[in-house]
Amino acid sequence: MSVDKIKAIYGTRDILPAEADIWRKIATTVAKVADEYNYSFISTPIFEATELFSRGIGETSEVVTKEMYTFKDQGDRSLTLRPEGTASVVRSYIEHSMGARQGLAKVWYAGPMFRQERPQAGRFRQFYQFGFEAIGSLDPSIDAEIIAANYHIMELLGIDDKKLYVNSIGMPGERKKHKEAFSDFVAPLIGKFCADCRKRFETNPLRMFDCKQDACMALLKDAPVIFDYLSDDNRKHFDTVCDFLDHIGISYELDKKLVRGLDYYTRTAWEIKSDKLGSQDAISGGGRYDLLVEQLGGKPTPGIGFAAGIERVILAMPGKESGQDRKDLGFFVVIGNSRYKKEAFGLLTKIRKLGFPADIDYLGRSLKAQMKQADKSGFYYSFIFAEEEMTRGKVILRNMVDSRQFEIGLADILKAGNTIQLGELIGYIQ
RNA sequence: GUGGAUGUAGCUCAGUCGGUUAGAGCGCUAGGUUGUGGCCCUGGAGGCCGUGGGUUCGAGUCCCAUCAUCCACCCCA
Repeated sequence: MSVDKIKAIYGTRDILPAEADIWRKIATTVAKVADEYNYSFISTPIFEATELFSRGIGETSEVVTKEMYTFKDQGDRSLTLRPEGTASVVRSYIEHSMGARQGLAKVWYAGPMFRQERPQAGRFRQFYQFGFEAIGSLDPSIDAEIIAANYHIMELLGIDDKKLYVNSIGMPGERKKHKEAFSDFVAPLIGKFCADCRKRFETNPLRMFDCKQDACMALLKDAPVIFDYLSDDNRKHFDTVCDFLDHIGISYELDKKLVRGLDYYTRTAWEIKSDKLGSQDAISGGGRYDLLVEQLGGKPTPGIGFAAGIERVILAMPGKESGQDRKDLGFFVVIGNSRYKKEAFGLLTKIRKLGFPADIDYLGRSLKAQMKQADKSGFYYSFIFAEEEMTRGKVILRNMVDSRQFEIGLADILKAGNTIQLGELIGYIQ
């Protein structure tokens, strides 16, 4: 009887054991940098009231209008799988009065996000992000700190072709003035733009800067940019951020045409890009959101943060195929005759209790097959329960890298009380 | 939502002008060479040829539909 196979949903994927090393490396690197910069881990639910995102990200943004996974629960409430992390963190910040408790809240998170987009290279419907948020300070040096953390992580992950672009997109008042000037500039030329740009002109004119058509870019070459409409204070804020970045040796490029997709961003904005990704070249992006806390019902509080797409980071990382024959310190227990299974199992457990990785065959395979398995397990040693040696109460300890082996008393190993004693027993074969 | 490409073993792919038992390499597995892995040799398992329909004496191969995947656009990490 044949039954239809159930497959993973369009745009979702399994992260298989073969990828485990790289995911673990990213997780430990992010956690390490978070420690160094003193950001604490926070985890929020992956679904929230729909209103959190519509109000936070912006009713008109593309993400909210057509990409959210929204559903009703049994109480007829509208819920949404989170499309990004910042809104949830800010909600949590307000709900738990983090501002009153500690003044400045510095947190980081990691987990799956959901957007109903058409999948392609570096884009999925369920994808993973990690992000940092600092809520409560308008000091330009916190901008520099969080950009530095973002950059530092990419550096540790070996992304050598990364490029950091920074800009300031000002506050709503400045944006309004700029938008008028921009519209005055574009209006007489509008017929010459591509269809998409003409549509953007109606909905979100600034996004015209993101157009990939050379013709449109040429037309916009001398168009007014927000950067030139910044107030003195915001201009000074941005200059100070740049000054601090210079001082700590982080290289960046000012991109006055950089705009961000989510509506809550204000003032400082940045992206990190890699050439390895093809069309979806942004691996990380962030900015200030100085009005978001207030918009979500908290006291007026400035905030800043970034998020990075883990799948995209992986695409940008070097040497994904390598690292096959690395041996971990660990033991594979080989059984030469099934009558020793019980003793072998006891030794296995002992090794594990001493803190070493160890494994054994569970498929009843031949000695030769077990040796093969021991080889592929990546462990440094194998213990072999061989006939002749066992009659003398000895097992063979074999170094799987240089093939040297010697006998060792089973009772001696079982007596070892800690890793040091075990280490001494096996020490001279290393 | 729009456009283009591709679906054959666990993976990467052959498969002639439509022709009868569907192939390779890798991987998996049993064994040989040494009571003991890697190199080498021999055997074995594993395929609704994405799915449904059509043309034909005959379809993995041609046509249509459908589903899925990939790439690009929109948008974003």
